[in-house]
Amino acid sequence: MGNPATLKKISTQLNLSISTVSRALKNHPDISESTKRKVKELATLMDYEPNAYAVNLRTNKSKVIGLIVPSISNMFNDSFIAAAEKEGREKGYTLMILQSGDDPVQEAENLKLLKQYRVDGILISVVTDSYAITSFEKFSESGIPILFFDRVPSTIKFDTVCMADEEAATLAANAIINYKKKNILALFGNEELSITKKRKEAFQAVFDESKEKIKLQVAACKSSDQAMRVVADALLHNKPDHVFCMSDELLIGAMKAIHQAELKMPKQISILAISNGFIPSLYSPEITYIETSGFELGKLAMRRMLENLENKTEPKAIILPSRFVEGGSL
Amino acid sequence: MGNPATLKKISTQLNLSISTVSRALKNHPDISESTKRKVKELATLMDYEPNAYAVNLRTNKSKVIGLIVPSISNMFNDSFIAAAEKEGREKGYTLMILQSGDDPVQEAENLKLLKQYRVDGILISVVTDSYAITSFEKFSESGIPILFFDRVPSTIKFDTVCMADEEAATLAANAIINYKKKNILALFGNEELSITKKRKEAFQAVFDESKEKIKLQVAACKSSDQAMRVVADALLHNKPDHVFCMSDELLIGAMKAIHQAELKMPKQISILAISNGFIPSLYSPEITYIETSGFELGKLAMRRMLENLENKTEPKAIILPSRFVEGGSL
DNA sequence: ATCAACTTCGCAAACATTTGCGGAAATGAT
DNA sequence: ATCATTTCCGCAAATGTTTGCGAAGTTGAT
Repeated sequence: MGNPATLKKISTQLNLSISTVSRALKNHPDISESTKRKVKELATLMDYEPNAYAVNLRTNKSKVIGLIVPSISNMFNDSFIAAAEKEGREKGYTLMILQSGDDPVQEAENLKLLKQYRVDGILISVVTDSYAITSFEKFSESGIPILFFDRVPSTIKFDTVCMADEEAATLAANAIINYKKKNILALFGNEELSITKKRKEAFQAVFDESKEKIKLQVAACKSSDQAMRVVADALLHNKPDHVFCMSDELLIGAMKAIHQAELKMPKQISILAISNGFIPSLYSPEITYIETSGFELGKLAMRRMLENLENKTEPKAIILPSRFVEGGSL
Repeated sequence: MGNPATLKKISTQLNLSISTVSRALKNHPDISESTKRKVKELATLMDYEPNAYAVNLRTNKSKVIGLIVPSISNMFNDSFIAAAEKEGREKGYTLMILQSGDDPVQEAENLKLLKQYRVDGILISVVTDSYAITSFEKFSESGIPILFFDRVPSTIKFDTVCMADEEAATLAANAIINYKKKNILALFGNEELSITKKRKEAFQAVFDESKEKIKLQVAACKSSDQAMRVVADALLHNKPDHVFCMSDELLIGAMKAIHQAELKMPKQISILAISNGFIPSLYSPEITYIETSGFELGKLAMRRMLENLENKTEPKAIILPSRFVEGGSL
């Protein structure tokens, strides 16, 4: 007891060589059926499990994919992780998950660690998409493929998988116009993130091109609380008939203000959000939203990575289309 | 390029032996300062990172903790994971996370996989706490310590870390009585889980002992939707003045029904839940709750595991005390 | 009896690292 | 000059596994 079984222990007990035991367990044709049987029996009896470290050392493949996210506890990331884990597992890969906590230094350390573990590939959502990617370029020269997801640097040197940010915003804007909304309050997040810029520009572009006479007020909110205050204030003054939220965080704040004002959806005020769908389902009526599914993204990202592991291809930018999900708030 | 640097590559370039290089990088006193310098320079130049697999094979320590949860994408688990990752990382441990998807077979496979990777320890929340733990006992004989968290089997043979389920329920019941509620609807979850039983019994016990004349209606709900229907129905008929929810899931359903009935909190109806606090913060006023923090639990669990790794101690059952968090719904 | 062919298995190297031990060179003391 | 000590480094084994190659042993044909 204590130390786990090894090929050697099995081999000495059976008076066989290590190589024979190894081959027997792998159904190598060179080994006779009778010894295969004996070996396998003893192996299961001894609860033998191959030492992954020895295997990886020998084969130079770890069957582990590294995953770096700013934070695990975030509705988007966790569904991404869940999907990636599931997708990878089906092909025999496991996940090593690291948090960078919005700290570039920690992020760099994470990369080092994953390199030490000789992971076969890395999935990463960077802490900020504005800084230099030379460190990643240098890193990828070491032979470990990197795939960026969600928050991606703007370069074509790497595989990227992200949401159709512009498309989602355009979809949202068109829906709002179709529903004949005339006085709109649109909430956007941290303006330093490229995702915010993209969504905002696409959103506004639709209204700029529209012939309709529509009043559009755009607000940048850095937190849920700020969104609540902005909406509460707007409700008192310019009385919008529609509020658009580009993220769950903002939606939460907006809904608090709306509840406090005791407004009824969708009659007195209508809502549209960009979300993965969980938060919208908490309200009654449920919030209509443009879906950006972390789950789908995780599936796609892992799939792409595995594809690349099998036969290296050119870097590709994959964009996950978004779709309109009817709630009762619009 | 391509293959990562190794001790051998460094050693041949410098006309040194592998062992000297290895020692130089570790600041071994036997090595002169001048060669240390040379070695370190070349090492950083070549982006040398030790091969974790070779190290682990040699040292028989993996510095990896395995984590098995039914599902990652769940508000409780993800904060648990985040905390455990952080806590472990500070001591040089990383996490290998696996999902069992509420499937005992998958759970068994996960254990196998973690054994293959020779993880130093395993943190697990079992899919159901009612089945045999003999498999775990057998497994732990292989030398890998197991710690159960949240959903724990009832045995004293293992370390366990879980919420103070009875205490939380007792706390809740006493608070409700103190607030002079007289007609209470209490929602509990899946009755097959021991956590449900414990909470329910402790909750009811308080009312049984109470001298007050209180009407208590207890309902078992298997889903958020069912909770919504139960509450909606109760609101029409026995008109409770208070709703207690033992989980976030039930709270979500209850709140939908309450919103639809357009009741005001806490005047027309009051709410108390057991939660980690996220969902309660979404409403306005925020829901008062008894906190059961996944984050705290993760920290505790990982800390206990590392403690045990340093010097093996007797199995211990750790219980995380719960606390009352004032919202505005009671 | 000879040789070929096939079946079944073992030897040994390789993967990258750690570490006990021993050895050469340099220094110092006598 | 001799010996002891110190400084610095290399040899080699060990971790558990995979795999090319070769070597017995068996079988069958001639």
